[in-house]
Amino acid sequence: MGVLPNLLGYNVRRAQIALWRDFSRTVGEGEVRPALFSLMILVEANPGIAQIDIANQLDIDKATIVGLVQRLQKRSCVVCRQSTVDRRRQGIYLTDRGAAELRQLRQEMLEHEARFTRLFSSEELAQLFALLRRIHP
Amino acid sequence: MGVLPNLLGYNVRRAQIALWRDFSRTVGEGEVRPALFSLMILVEANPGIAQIDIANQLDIDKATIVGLVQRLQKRSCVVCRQSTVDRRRQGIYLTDRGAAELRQLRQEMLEHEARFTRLFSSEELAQLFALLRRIHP
DNA sequence: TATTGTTATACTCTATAACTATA
DNA sequence: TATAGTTATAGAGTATAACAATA
Repeated sequence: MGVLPNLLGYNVRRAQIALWRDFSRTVGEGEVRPALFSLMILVEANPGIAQIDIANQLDIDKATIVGLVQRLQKRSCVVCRQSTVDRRRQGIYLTDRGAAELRQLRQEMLEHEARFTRLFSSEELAQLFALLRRIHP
Repeated sequence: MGVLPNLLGYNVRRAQIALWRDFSRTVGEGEVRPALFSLMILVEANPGIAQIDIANQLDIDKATIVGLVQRLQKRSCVVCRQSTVDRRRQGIYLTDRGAAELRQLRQEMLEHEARFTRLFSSEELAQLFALLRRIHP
């Protein structure tokens, strides 16, 4: 088949597609994908976080965040409240419904994770994490 | 920042985005991305390969291949010739121009790869490959 | 009946550029 | 001037469903 299997980028991409597929088919009834899930996790852990902070933490452009937040607003999972100290900022908060949904999502996500992490010993997993983090410092 | 950095899926996704960005900015003047590149590599290594075989090797749906092949046809990088033994099949071949373009692309891709592989010792790299392959068997 | 290629359609995620309101 | 959010637009890559031609 050639050189492809010996390329780092190819192997990471294939792994990512495999994970994405399993996630899509098992988490959130196919309506929530990794990016949206990450955003919910972030909002839960940082109530009132602003879009710009999300963009920086996830290392993606702030314009990309807008659409994700709007999708969560439409699902009534988050609300935005303008900051009183800096009116440019809008704090994002999980709603009760969002929190409930996230509980379910987290459960499904953990089962999804487990289907892959159980392929590794804990030493191997720690090693894999360390190596991947060197790629996205 | 919470639980995200301890998730396998999150780390693979972040690594993939980092690799994708570097690839986009350094290979093929931003006009060729990993999927198209993979397809060219596959066609070069298997002259006359059919779309269905590409789909199987890359583990993506055959409908997805159509658009990629058409883009390469428009760039005059590949040609399709109907098989004489099974007229449903269309063998895909790299043109001279495609081969020349691929030589340039491969050089840029190797430099791109090197920017990441040099973050690891050869043992670490072998380990990383082995671990990633367990995720996409 | 099954397979190959195709079309149509839709979705996620990302990006850039330019704008508004605010600081 | 700089920052936060937004809008508009674009593009890659994936998927499903249905179809024609061929086997």
